Amino acid sequence: MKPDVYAANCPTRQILDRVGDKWAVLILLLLREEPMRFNRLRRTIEGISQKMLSQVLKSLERDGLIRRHAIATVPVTVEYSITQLGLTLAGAVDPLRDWAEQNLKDVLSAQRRYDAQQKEEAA
Amino acid sequence: MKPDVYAANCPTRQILDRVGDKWAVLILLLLREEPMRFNRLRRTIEGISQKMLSQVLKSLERDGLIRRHAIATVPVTVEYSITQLGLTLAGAVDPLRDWAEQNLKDVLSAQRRYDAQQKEEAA
DNA sequence: CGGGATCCGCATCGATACTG
DNA sequence: CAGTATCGATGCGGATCCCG
Repeated sequence: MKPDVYAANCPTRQILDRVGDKWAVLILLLLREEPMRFNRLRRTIEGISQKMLSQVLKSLERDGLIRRHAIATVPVTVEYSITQLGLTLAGAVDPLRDWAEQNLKDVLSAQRRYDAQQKEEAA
Repeated sequence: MKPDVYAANCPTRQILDRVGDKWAVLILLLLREEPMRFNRLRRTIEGISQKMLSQVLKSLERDGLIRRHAIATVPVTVEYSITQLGLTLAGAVDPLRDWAEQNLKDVLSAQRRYDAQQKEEAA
């Protein structure tokens, strides 16, 4: 492993921050399925505020991961779609999603074991 | 893709939160290299407070991703190591790290383009 | 429809001091 | 050495209102 992976400003850290963003990856995976408009995204993703949505969309666009396409209708229509770069990032996230689905049960049972252990020691 | 990937409590979301944790993955990758003791980790990871370190270590242990081994010396010696489960998670993170190293340049240049565009439109 | 601007509470995190 | 406890700043994110 590259030594600077543990430094504060290594590439991995920056990307991990992106991926770690509560909504960014979710949006990326959604847009990989199909292009979508603002309010459709808003409705599809439970619990996101429009402030967060517009903020995350903007930063994803800034990173070149998604593209914003405004059509001058009245009222205005805006469609978001994933870029080639975004597509490759989404692909790199897939193993993580697979891992999650396969191993969540193990994680949860580990948590239960840990909590029971702690409780026992407290007594 | 599974439909519930966009719900608030899907497995992926939970794991993504873990991975998104600023320090958790870093620690995981470090412990994959070799087992380490508390202060060694603290020194190796720049900028982490001991509060955060102990907190993240505890939650990683709770999830069954790392193991804590205390040796009754004076003063006490504690060694942390990665588990089998943690090893597989670290493996799932690798594609992401590779992506980061390969594509960070593209992301940065996209950001510069975006910022220049914004500045121009403001004028 | 697709956002921007503002206000504000709450959780997160760092710094410091202390302990077995 | 390996943490825990407490305090205090700050900034993220939700709620609300408004606009082109």
